[in-house]
Amino acid sequence: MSAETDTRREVEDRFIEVWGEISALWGVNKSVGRVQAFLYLSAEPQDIETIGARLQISHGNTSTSIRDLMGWGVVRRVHKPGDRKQYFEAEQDPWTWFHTTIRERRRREVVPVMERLHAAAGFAEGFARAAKGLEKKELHELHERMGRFADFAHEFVDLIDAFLALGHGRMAKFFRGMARLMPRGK
Amino acid sequence: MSAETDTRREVEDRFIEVWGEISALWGVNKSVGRVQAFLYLSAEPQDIETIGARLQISHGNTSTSIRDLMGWGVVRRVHKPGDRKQYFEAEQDPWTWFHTTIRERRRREVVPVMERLHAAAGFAEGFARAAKGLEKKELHELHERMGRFADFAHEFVDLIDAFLALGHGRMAKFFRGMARLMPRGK
DNA sequence: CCGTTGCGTCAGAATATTCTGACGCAACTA
DNA sequence: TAGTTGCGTCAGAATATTCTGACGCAACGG
Repeated sequence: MSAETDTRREVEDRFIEVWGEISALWGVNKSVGRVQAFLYLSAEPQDIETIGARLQISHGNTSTSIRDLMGWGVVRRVHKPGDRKQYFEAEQDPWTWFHTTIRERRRREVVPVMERLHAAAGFAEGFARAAKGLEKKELHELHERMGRFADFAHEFVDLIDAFLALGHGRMAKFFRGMARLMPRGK
Repeated sequence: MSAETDTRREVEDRFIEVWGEISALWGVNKSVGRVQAFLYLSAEPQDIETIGARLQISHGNTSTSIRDLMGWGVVRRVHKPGDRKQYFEAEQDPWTWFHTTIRERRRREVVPVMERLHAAAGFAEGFARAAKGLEKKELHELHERMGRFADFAHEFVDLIDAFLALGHGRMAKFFRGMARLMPRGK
């Protein structure tokens, strides 16, 4: 193995490990993140055995991680004609990947949560109306706080939707301009 | 205990549990999220014993969760004159809380990760320059991919900075307008 | 000073998550 | 048809995270 191949491996490893750690930080399994990183760095689609051998993880773990990544829509299956093996490739544009991930998290996490918050707030409102005296005041305050949070959640979803609706090109340009005009948050 | 008090408890519980689950989803400990939610809903600052009793968690867990929340800057210690107990209150404005959290995650997670990515990309670049022939081509491609990702990471930080620099009021207004003009991401 | 209360810390227990490897089926080949 | 390869699945093992409760110190009161 040449010095250059060793170097390539070392550089890849750094990227893969960093990406694995970020993934864990954001609630995504570390192996899943490492598989995605490796596929991102690979010029060619890779098969499960190669991926597992490269990342030192079991065949089962590799297979499950790939399934997750396809569920998130950031990894695709590739068939090579005359080859029974399955090959996988990662989305190559980071912004596209990010966009897809946000859309999926919106669908899976944000929307269901908002529905539950609204249900609870509505529940509180109903009782606040019905209650009397001191307890009415308490329930009213509770309802007010929950309503404030529900408003925030609603605006938050609008923010996500705006991000999803704008192409990342325009979005990035807009933000880059903004960031230059404003003092940085330290 | 009156029917209204029971109701209040049930409404609070729903909110607290939802918030605990979101927290876990975003890499924040569930107990930490529940404590924050309870403090957010409480009109008055609360002491550790009360919090633990309400959420059915141990004194140690409560204390540690409070420490975390203060580290994130979203919970404050409150002294009551003539009382040796410590009371705690949560940030009451959700946007302020969100802003603070983003700033902190930027500092703790995003910036260190970017530094490591840049280091790895620079490393790759150096070797790409030095290598010859076929291996030079491979290292060059690797460097190109890593550079593409580093660019994305840089724009991502700009996006965060723009968010932090704009007051949430203007930001929300801008996005609300945007969301109305654009088709929704489903 | 001695007893009490408040609470931060942390070792070890409890729990949750992740990972491995064996199983089984499908697709192919001899 | 028997043998081989590829790979999805999932029970149980391995690992990581979270939680509890005991300890210790500080602040106070009698």
